[in-house]
Amino acid sequence: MFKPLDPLLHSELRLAVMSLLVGTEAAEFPFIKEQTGATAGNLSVQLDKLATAGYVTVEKTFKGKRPCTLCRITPEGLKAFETYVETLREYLNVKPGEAE
Amino acid sequence: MFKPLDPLLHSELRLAVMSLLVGTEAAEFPFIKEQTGATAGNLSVQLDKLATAGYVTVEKTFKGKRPCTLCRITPEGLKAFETYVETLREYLNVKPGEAE
DNA sequence: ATTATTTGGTTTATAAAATAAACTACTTTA
DNA sequence: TAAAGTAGTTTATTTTATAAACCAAATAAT
Repeated sequence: MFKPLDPLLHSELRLAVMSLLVGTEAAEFPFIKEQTGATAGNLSVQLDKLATAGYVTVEKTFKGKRPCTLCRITPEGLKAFETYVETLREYLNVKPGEAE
Repeated sequence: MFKPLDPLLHSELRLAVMSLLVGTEAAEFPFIKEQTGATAGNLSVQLDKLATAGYVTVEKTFKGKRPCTLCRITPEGLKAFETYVETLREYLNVKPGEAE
């Protein structure tokens, strides 16, 4: 009845990050930090988890002389996000006769 | 941009429990256990958290000679669930022009 | 020019949460 | 009456999230 929810996505910060990336193609670390309100440390850790899972890519480039960390969602990440959303809908919609 | 998600509801098992209770008025412990696939220990702990938060009531009765634990969602629990769902939709729907 | 200060993070330590394993109490069945 | 099942709780372990401390380079101030 209740399919498991991808634990990698069922996390407030990681979900917010993915949500941002779904909408923006590529985003810089400080932008994500600002939009999510996360601390840099936490964001760094969670981005790492998403990257390890192959859900995002983290590209280290430079913007002039300053380092610039660019994050992008991958096709697998997008797929996982969509699956998560679909699974979640089943949790939120258990009542019979309440199809969307 | 990203409102905080009620941490009490942002948990796979607690969300499944609430989801069940939204639909069924009252449910017995073993029924919830079976439907969610949770272990009794985990379910006991999570039900306790929901009860402490006032999201559910846990009534200990008897069914013949056997103990029977009845769980119900409270009005506050229902409210919290609805708020959670609404907040979550904002996470899943960040892309502009993708209103429901 | 050398000393803050800011930017852009990572690493490590701590706190909280989820989960499972072990246990209790009582009942029914063999 | 002994074994097995039901209905859970308590406790211990693992995982996760979060924050605090740290590092390196660039810029701004004196």
